[in-house]
Amino acid sequence: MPELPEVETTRRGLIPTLEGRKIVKVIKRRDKIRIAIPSDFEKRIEGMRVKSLKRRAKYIQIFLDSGDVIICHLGMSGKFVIKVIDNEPYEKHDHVIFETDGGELVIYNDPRRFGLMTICREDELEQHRLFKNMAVEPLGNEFNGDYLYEKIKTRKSAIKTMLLDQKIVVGLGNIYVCEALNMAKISPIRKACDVTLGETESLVPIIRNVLSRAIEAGGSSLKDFAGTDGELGYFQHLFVSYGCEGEKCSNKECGGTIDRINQGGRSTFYCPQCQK
DNA sequence: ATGATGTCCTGGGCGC
DNA sequence: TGCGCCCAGGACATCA
Repeated sequence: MPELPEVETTRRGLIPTLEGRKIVKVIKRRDKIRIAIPSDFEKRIEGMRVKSLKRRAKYIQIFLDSGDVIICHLGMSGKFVIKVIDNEPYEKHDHVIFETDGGELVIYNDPRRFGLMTICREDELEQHRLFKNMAVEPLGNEFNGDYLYEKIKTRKSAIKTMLLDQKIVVGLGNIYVCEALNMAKISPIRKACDVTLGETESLVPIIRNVLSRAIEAGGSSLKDFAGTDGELGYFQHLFVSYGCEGEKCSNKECGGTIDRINQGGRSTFYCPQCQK
């Protein structure tokens, strides 16, 4: 569920606690989440200072002054919880804990364990297997109507499936793809090669817009979060199609009803009336 | 290369 | 009340 906006919100929420801080202790409560956490993970982090936090696709990258980068992915149920140090027992799915010299704990909690936590050298980051084949950022300048059209014009898969492909564009997941296609009035089951240049040119700004507005909403949720015992990773956000089966399509003068179908084992929500 | 399908994992919701 | 079943889905593996 955490897609680009949730990951970006999480990154921003972690900055006040981590940036400029020294990580004094790392506790690994299991050896693997989705993949193994390196055996030297704790040793490489303890005593190091956090230079900055960046995001690439749905990954958070924590840059250390040692030249290492911690790489985190929230999977679908991962979140960070910030707590002051106390003697409370850890929660059931607290997998990795970072203690800072500011007296705070940054806890990675992930019930379904689809997330990922690893570390690599900063100068090897771009060539890391997780990042080297990754497509452009949806909010970056390279992502435009021409680019998307060129990427999909020969592809026979459904446009929805293509937008979920991180080699086409990164950061999108099931929710925001449904939202963007509904607003663009493009059917999720259309073959990607049948989508016209004109349509990709209108779709791209819609994708940017839906992501930007979600990041903004996440920013608002961070204000409420500050100083509380809250969790980073999710925030309340209203969707116009996702999860809205049976409800009226929100496109002006449409009058259709949101339907739910299955594509590749995933739910798709769309309006058969206006999404053609 | 592409596309279709299976896999990982747990909690929550449902039917009986 | 409790049991079994199915679903949620990001990214990757594996197959044709």
